Amino acid sequence: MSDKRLYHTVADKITKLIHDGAYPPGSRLPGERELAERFGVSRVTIREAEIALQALGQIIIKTGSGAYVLDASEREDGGLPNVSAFELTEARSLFESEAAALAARNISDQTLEHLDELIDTMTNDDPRNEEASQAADREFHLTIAAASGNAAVQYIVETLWKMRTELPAVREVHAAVCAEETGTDRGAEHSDVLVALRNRDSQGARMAMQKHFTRLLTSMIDVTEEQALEELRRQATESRRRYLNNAAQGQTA
Amino acid sequence: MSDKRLYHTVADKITKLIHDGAYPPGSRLPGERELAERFGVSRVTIREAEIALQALGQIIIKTGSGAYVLDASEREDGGLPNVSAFELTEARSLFESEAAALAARNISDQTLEHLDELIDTMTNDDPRNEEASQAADREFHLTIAAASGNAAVQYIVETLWKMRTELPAVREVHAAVCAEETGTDRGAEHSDVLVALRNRDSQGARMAMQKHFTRLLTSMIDVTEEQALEELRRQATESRRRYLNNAAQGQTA
DNA sequence: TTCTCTATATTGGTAATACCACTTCGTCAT
DNA sequence: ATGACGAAGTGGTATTACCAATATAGAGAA
Repeated sequence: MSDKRLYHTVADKITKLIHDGAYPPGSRLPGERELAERFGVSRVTIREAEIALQALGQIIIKTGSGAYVLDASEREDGGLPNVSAFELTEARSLFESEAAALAARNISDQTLEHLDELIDTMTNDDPRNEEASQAADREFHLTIAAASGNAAVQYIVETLWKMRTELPAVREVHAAVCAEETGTDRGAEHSDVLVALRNRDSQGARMAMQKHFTRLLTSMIDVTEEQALEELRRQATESRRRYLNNAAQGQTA
Repeated sequence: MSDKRLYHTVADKITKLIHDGAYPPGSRLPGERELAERFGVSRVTIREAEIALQALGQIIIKTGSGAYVLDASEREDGGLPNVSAFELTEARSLFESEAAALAARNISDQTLEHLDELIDTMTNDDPRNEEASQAADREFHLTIAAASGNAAVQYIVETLWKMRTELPAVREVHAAVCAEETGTDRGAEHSDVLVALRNRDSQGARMAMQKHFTRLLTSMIDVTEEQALEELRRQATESRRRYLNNAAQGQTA
């Protein structure tokens, strides 16, 4: 953290502010002079940070006017599209199943062993480090994609996982799902995939992977439904509190 | 050109110098002070330019050492991976077939009509504008992906097509294949896909799309083989010319 | 009142300078 | 030969000043 350049940390802070909603898309962020004072750095550093952000397509600097946050839609290439967690999971189900089917024909014993270890890491996870389990899950899927022996397939699977980790909406849903699920299911499903791969059973691998994603999809639907219910309940409570309160005050007035 | 910010024009100049080979990958470019004097700008401007280039992944700035040109391989940007035309076609076969299967369930009559028009454009192509045909081909595939109703699927298919048009190695092979193929085949294959979609035949759409790519793959193999043969012949001729010539000179000497 | 235009405040753009921390590399003592 | 050391060079940051583009309020015209 400390070996980074100052402008880099400033850029990160600004990015965080944007993501936290302090400066929504289209809004103008404070002038260079004000930001310089607020962050306790020189104006030059603020400029460097904003230039870096501009190069990354996050903001646009207008001379004499200010720096404005760009909407995700008006960001050029490289930007991931806005997809829902459901869409992503459906796409992964379609594509990663095919990747697994292809991998079943080409996978090496060494790779199979590696997958075995990854499943151990996933299932043996102390509840305290969900992080390691998550990383193992990721590597499991990417390893299978790589085992397909097709770089294009591998790249697509990587891109799909990138969506999962970088799109806020998707990440939210996954966090909710992970909180609910036991971890045993997930391990069993991954094991099924591994067994099929070990047997070089292309069709079996495809189906096992599909099953994995179908279960994930239904979990997501359940959780989302639960959340929607809770939101309704919350709103009802809020309404009750507010209107009954108003009514009570009306009586006393 | 001149209404841009100064650092931007400087960054362009540096980029041009790099592309011209003045500073090959791995080499160190002159210090900020020297560049400032050479371009007739302040050191701050040079820094801004280099920061922008760093954000774009073209160079890396090392404190106390200098700025170094990055090799294309070590750029971590969202750049496309190096895949062969075969890999790409295989991946498209797997993924776009699934996209078509999904689209068969959701596609609208209006979209079907649009696809029909696109096939007309493809088949009625005067040989003179291969370009329009190519564009129609692209839109055909992307429209089907969009008809899947899944933004993630659509994005992936777009990414795959991007590989086809932007990777030099892939483009080369495709150009060779296009020169060989009649155009009738291609039209018929696309029609088969359309028919299946019109019948809302998910399985049929998948198979038709697979067939399309399988044919493309075999064409590519044939062309590549032909090219390899030609290359062998050329080398043989070259060797003959050279060694026989040498032998002849040896005799006269 | 409403619109237009101008004066002015604000903001980003660039320059010049100074100093610091780090890297590099040659020197010198061991 | 090797290690420590230090000078020179390089990027990193701060400060100050001024310029140019923009925005905005207020004056003036309709």
